[in-house]
Amino acid sequence: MTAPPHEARPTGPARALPDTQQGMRRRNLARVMHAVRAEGPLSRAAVASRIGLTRAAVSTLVDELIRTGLLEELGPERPGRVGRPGSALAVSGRGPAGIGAEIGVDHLAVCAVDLRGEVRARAVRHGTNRGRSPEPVIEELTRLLREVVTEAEREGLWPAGLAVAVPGLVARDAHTVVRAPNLDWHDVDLGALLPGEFALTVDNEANFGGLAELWLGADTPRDFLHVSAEIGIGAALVVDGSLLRGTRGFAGELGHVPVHPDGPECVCGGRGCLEQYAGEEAVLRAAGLELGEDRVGLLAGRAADGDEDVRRALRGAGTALGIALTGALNLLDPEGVVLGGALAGLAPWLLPSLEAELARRTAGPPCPVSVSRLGPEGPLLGAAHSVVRAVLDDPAAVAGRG
Amino acid sequence: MTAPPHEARPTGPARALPDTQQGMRRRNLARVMHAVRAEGPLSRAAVASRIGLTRAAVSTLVDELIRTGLLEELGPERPGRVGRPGSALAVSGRGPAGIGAEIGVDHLAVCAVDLRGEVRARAVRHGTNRGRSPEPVIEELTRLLREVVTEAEREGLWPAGLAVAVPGLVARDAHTVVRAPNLDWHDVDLGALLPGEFALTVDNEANFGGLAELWLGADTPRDFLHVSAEIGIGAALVVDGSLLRGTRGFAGELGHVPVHPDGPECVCGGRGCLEQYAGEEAVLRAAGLELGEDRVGLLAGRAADGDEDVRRALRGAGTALGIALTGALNLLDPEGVVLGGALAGLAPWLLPSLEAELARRTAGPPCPVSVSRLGPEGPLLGAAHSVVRAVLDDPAAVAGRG
DNA sequence: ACTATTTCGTCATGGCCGTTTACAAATTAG
DNA sequence: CTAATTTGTAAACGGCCATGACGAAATAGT
Repeated sequence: MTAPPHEARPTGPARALPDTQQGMRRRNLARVMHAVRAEGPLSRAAVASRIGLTRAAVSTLVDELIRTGLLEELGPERPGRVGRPGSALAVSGRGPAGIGAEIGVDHLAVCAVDLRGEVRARAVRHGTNRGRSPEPVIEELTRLLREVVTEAEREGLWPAGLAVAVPGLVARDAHTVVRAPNLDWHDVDLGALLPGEFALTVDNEANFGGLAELWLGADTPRDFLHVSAEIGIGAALVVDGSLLRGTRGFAGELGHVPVHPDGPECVCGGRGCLEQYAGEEAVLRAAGLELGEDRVGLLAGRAADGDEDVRRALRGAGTALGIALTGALNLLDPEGVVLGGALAGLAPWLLPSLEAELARRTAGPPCPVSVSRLGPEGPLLGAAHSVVRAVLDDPAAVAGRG
Repeated sequence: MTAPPHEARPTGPARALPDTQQGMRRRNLARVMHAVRAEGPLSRAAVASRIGLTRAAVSTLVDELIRTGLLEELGPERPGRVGRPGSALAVSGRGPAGIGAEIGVDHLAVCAVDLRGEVRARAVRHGTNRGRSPEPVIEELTRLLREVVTEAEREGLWPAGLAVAVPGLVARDAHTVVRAPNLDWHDVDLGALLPGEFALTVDNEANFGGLAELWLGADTPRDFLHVSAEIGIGAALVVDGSLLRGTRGFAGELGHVPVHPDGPECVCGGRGCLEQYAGEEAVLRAAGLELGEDRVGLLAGRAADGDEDVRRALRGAGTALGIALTGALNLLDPEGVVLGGALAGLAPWLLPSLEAELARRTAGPPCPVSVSRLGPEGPLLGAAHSVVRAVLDDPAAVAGRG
């Protein structure tokens, strides 16, 4: 009943479980976990009314979840209301943890998140990875990983899986980095390089950022576009609460949507792609700056200081983003757009021209554009939480491991 | 247990059913129906091995389906192999039927499809509906509807629901035509105008066309874009075997993806939308022709005759389509693109420039573009089949009606 | 203070549903 | 003509949730 070392990507609460009585039980265990996680400490009776089962049924489900260490009994609730007080249940702060990792262009990071959603351990290393070959980078990441895991284990947690965010395209097998231009990696199978003891999931940083927004954002809708950028511009397409990945796993390549079809050539083979107008390199060039270390910080700083060249460059990028997003919105009709990653930090100077462009091209009220409050933390948190979600979505799969 | 008069749109076999033992049974009934429908006459034992249940369980499921008239026992199979021959089961050719209807710009059509997928009755009326007000059109449609239903009833069928394809945007309530520019309809609630005795679903003709392609196409993948055009250009986005509809139900508006952001103004408020280059009106204008009755036929005829103006106009439309599709493909990463509706008839003159444009803008192998073999029949068939699918997806919901 | 009322958690019982096991029926292989 | 194989059904079984009853623990009312 333990997960295979390389399990399929979780796709959300409605994840396919066999249509047998055991499957039904497993889905009901998941519903209990989700109810307790989402609505704080809850009594068995409260859970029962939330998920539509009887108190008796919930009792046995909860027993099982407590036995396997996924739920904790906090003890009697403060009365306040008439009747016997319930016994508060909470998601366990010990037990399985989701390990998230991020391979950024300028840093490596690992963190451990418990079932409650709290970050319990983390490790970061700054320094560029541009052009480094995969092996030493993964070796370094593995060291951080070991640190975080031992730290987590000291706190009574055990790793339920590892999810890695990378700045590039990932095949649908969820192990192989097909292309990461900023690292200059091609067809790197992380499953072969990382320690085999963890159930591994690899995905695009934009995707994990979008999931973080979905799960952690204040009032993020279930249908939105999460746009993020390092050098490339990627979008996570969240449709009805789950990611749209495409047949090959390459969906969301907003950066290569044609904006001016006769514009400059792009590495992708096309012409006038969004990346040629709103990519980091293009913006830096338009602003008359050089490629350096902390490029986003540099742009934000200059813009804040009133540098008109930088502001003009960012306005131009916003306009181009607006054109590309108009196309995306017409195709997908989402409830909103969220700017994340590097774009979040530059939002003050991008948003006005972006929103103007959207308004200009839309009849009726334009699609609301908001800024992620997770900022650069998004992908890492999304990765760790994706493991946590997988546990919540099928608690029975991890039972008997801790 | 009968469906409410205005039921929610079916979303596919995995449609939400309560997670109780009854729900499990209902899902298993559906799995039996789908297995028998998809793989021709099948014995109980064959069904059992296909869907992973035991012969005993399948026996009771089949009994129930035969009692309610959804399955038929054809009698003993030709032996050929060792062992007792099974008793062949087939989907019933009597019982529930899906009624599909289409409100086209130039015609009205209604048909009845049985559970086997065969068209058992149909009625068509030619003549433009452009600018006619909804009431008389619906009145006329209702007459066709009554004809088809009585014809179907003569053959032992009863209508399980009505699905209507319209050339415009439909709200997510699946009753209201928000905007149909070619008819000049706005906010028309078909639920109020059509007879209330049928469970009603209304959707965009592009969407139904895409579903028809998914269900009836020879080897159509589960992930594709189905592009169709009358005057507007719409796309059905089929993702993992189900339609992407968007929050408001407006997804797939390919016609308003910006192609040349500084191009001519469009009714949508934008500039340089695809419709300005590949819409019927734009193509006719580019070819130096007038708007008449059978516009597609006219274009196809002239192009076939070698009219260079028309051919040039169509090449231009193909190029514009290629630019807009490049954006869509980068966002959605589908397995293929299918040209349907009016575009299917013009494909010979659109495809070369369209594919050239895709190839020019894509690194690696370009996304395969194919032409629907359903042609103008697609939306009508898709509508009728959507009702049939709803029955197959939850056979218990219709039990006890016929 | 004491009782009635309300709510919680649990237990025994029952019904639903697929599985297991066994068996008769119908065919082929030898 | 017998052995082997496969099909369909029936009976017993086990898992799972619902029902109904009960004790426990709180409040509300007198």
